[in-house]
Amino acid sequence: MSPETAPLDAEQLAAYFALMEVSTLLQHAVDEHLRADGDLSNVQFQILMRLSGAPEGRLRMTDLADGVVYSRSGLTYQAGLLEQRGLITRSPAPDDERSVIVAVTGAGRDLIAQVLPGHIRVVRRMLFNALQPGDVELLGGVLGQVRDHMRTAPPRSARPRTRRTKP
Amino acid sequence: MSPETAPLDAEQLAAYFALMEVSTLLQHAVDEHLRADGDLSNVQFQILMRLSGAPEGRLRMTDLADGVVYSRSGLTYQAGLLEQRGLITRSPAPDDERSVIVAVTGAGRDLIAQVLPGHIRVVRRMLFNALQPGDVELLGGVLGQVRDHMRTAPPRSARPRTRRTKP
DNA sequence: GTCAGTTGCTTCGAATTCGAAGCACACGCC
DNA sequence: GGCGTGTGCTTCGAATTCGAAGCAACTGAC
Repeated sequence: MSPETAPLDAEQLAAYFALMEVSTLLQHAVDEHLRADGDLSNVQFQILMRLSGAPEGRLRMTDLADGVVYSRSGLTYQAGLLEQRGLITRSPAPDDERSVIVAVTGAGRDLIAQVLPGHIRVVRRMLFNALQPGDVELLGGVLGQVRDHMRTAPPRSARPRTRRTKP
Repeated sequence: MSPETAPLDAEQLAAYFALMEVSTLLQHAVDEHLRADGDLSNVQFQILMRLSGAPEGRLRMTDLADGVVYSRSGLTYQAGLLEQRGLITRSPAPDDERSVIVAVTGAGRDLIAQVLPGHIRVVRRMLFNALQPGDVELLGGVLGQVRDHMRTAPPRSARPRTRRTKP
């Protein structure tokens, strides 16, 4: 049996399962609150947050999609919903006619400000209340490394397509 | 500002975001491989894994749904698919006429055995290759605590319903 | 220039997901 | 027993999700 496919030991399995379980439970709790508090889905919230944190509050569609780890077509759909509600705007990029620049509006920022306290409350209750002091830095450090490692792989937008050479 | 809604500090935010980002990226990578390797979705894989690990390879629908953190109706749908493919069986519980007992079949166990090596390879590459020795126990320990904390909250199946008192 | 291949986004169709509503059984309390 | 409430699962309808295919603009090689 190659070391690549050797079964994970008990510690590894436990860590892997705990990670997936925790994230799923947290996501559901957060989802529910966002829905009740500001009629936002988790993805919509993440989109607004990413935009809020970006310089000028604007990003290209593809970069946004890679950022929130979402399919491009899915992002088009969500962006459409958010635009209808006046929380973001879409406009063509000046330098590349194909690109679309997404930007948060004032209403978008207001909505974030409105739902953020409740969001934080949920995260605190679910996640941080279970952590000992010091665990936070630890968890953040380790997971940060993992994220950086994962992000070195090419993002979803860089998947090859167009195999039209065989008609 | 109450301490409940005080903004999360930088360490906390970093840890929270890293957690969600890592789990999403990992889930997508795993999903893709399971689909290619055994035509299974992530949920279907988890269902089969839970059943494989359960005594006698059987569980009640509700317990299974709570275990994999999934809606009941969603589980009914997925169970239907898995049953069609002969990977599980559904049968009424002997002691409670309402309950349905789900059980893995031999084919189900075979399929798990077939996709597990590839699954492990992905998890190892994405997650464990980025961890220093010792980080695994650490991560598992902390996340295990968090999971136990989250699991003390009532599961999805225990949500109140039936508000028929106001016709 | 121009032509083939690439990249950015949207449209499209199919599959999945969820909560609410529905159905049937179980369990109490009288 | 009989009735009201609770529980276990499925059905139903609506919303979301994804990849493939499509369209338009860009890029590089020649």
